[in-house]
Amino acid sequence: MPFTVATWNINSVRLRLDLVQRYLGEHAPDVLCLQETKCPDELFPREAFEALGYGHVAIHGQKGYHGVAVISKLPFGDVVRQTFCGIEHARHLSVRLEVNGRPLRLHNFYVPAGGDEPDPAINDKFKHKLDFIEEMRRVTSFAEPETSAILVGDLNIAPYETDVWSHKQLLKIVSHTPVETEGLLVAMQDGAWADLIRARVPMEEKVYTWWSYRAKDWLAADKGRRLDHIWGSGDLVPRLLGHSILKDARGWDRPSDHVPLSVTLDL
DNA sequence: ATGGTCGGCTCCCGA
Repeated sequence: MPFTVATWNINSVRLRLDLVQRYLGEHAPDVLCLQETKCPDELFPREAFEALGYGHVAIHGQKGYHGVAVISKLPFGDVVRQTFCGIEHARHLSVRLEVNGRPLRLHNFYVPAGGDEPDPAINDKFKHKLDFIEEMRRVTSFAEPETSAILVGDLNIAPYETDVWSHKQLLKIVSHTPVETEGLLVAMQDGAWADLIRARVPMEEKVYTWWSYRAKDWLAADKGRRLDHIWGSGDLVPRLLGHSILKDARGWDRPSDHVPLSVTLDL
């Protein structure tokens, strides 16, 4: 049975509720993970998703900043909201669900962006980002026995050369510096995660999920980066049926600067 | 050429 999990940095779930509704209506993933909801839990538009058949919603929000949510057609349990680096930011949420009898742990992450200056000695936000991905190494795909695992989210790092529009021009730009890309790949290796999008897209092919608001013509310039990711435990790789990166959504009215992406698995 | 544009209990900060 095909199971589709999607992830989208929505940059305010209340402002862009119509876009989320459109995405769910047109693409109907089984589970959608949101980041940057920027919404206190008591104001989260839960009912709007329930009305669309997404009766199971978990949120980890805070006022004004960050915030993650899991919106699901399928029931889930064992909701965990982890904090990282001892900092009380709403950047993680995980749930346990069962798809056709197969237990599945799903992690939803919003990794700190890291500011502009890629030097942890002078930029606390960059230090926080490096510490955060260091701590992510302990989030593994094999943590629970007999349980498959998926990790999605805005990881704010484009690890490979073909994950950015210009590798050379971005080497000193936060999101593509070697200390970040190497750190993220170590976290992926330590957790025995497989990059499910790169399992579908040849490494030679450029893939982006984010285009800056600042470009005057984002589509013509096409200076994107692959900041959003879907990782899975190794057992899921042979079960991959398809993937989608909805670049069109960047051109929707009042868009997020990130687009939704998903994988479909045969579970 | 070091800009530019978003969103949020907004006149700055984080992205």
